[in-house]
Amino acid sequence: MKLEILTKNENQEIQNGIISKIRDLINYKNLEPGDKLPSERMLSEKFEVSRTNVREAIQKLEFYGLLKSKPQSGTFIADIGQVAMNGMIEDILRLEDSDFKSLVETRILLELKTVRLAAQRRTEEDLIQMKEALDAYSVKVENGEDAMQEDLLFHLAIAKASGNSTMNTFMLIITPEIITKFEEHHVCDKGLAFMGIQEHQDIFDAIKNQNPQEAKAKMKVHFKALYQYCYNI
Amino acid sequence: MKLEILTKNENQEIQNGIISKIRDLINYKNLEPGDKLPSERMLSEKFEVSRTNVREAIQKLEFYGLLKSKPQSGTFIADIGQVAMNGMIEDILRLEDSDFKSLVETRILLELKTVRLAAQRRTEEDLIQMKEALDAYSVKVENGEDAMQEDLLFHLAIAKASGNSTMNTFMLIITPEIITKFEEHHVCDKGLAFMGIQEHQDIFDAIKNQNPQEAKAKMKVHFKALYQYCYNI
DNA sequence: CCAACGAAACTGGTTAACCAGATTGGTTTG
DNA sequence: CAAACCAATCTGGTTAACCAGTTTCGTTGG
Repeated sequence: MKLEILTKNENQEIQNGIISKIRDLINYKNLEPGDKLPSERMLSEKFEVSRTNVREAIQKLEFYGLLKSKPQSGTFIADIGQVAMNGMIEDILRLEDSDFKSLVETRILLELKTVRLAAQRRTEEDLIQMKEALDAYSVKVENGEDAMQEDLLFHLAIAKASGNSTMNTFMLIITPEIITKFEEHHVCDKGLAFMGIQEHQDIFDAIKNQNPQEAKAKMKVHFKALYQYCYNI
Repeated sequence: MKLEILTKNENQEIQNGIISKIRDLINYKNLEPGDKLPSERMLSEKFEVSRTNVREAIQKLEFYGLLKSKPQSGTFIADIGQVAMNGMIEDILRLEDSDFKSLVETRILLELKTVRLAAQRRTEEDLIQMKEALDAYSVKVENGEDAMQEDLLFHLAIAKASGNSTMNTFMLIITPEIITKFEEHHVCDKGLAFMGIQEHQDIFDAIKNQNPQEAKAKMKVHFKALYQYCYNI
């Protein structure tokens, strides 16, 4: 068999190709929710790709909740209906990578909500963890060191305290991208860092006092510079 | 070698075990951003697990942006710093599955934003696609059929029109879960579906007229029943 | 004639062998 | 002595063979 080394991009393209072929198969064979997909071996033969590629494509669709693999049994179509299946696959195929503006916009949206929820729902344990992150940030800044990591860990602690597992997951997904993009764009600034200590403290106090409005207001202040930067790209 | 069939849950546990061992290794060996991780073979031997398990764990950390694999070269630690790395891995290990309330809460938050952005940024092409989804929904409802899929596809069309790729992705992630959970909880209701036609039309008109405030207000109306349901679980 | 049984085929998951590009360290050459 | 080179080695990626439940369907016994 001919062998080639593919770049990540090319690999993604053939994966998307498999996904669209799976969609066509579902439509053509009129497979309904709960039905079994042809076996991985059969698909790899029919599509003329390796079984590994088929497995990766299936795993991607499984991640989005469209398929469900059962060991020693088969891969099954989720109970979301044919129309939704087609629409979702279409969207997944057209999905593009997140740009910086989208990331920041989403982060601000999420955090203005998580901070309110945290003020309502935080436990004593949450407070302890936020305080730890807060102190770690202060120490770094006062030593004149870069504290972006500690900064974001404080924000992640808030997300955890929000008690909303979905938003917590989403914050985890975007945080590393935010960090790397920040470093690329040189968003961090020593002067802002010192202001950040007080701003973090204000947010923490509002959460501790279980005051959602105050917490959101203080977070808005904290995001002011970032907000303007985001909309001036 | 001894072989056992593991449930998905057990499999996830050993994967989390590998992830925490990788974290320990990074700390113990004092690996810094950009450094190369030991090879997959070495890790599988040291941790006494299969190389496949190691690869899966690495892929998971790669999904969260903490590692980066380069073909024929090695796996490298992302440029996010040791502190952030530790905190993130800790959070990922403790991450729990999304509950229904979190999902709905997040959906409402996202959609109240995407609908505003869509009103600001929608293109003519976006309008056409939203109109298609809208009509498909109306037809189904007027025929007395279940139209939850068409309902959600209309909302996904709005997310696409928002021009924010991150929020679009997040909507795609939660939608299938929402559908299945809705069916479990029997949230859908024929009476509400007829009201939904007008509500969808109102949202569409506001987006078409590029009126963000109106769009958000109409979306809030549309979510009213869902909102109450969510907070009464 | 039908239900109960069982072996063979089929399933997704797992393992081990293999591929070719990247890396490395010692040798050679200017 | 330094730079260029080359082969041995190491890397993540890929393939094929294997594992053990699950399913299927023909057979058998009542």
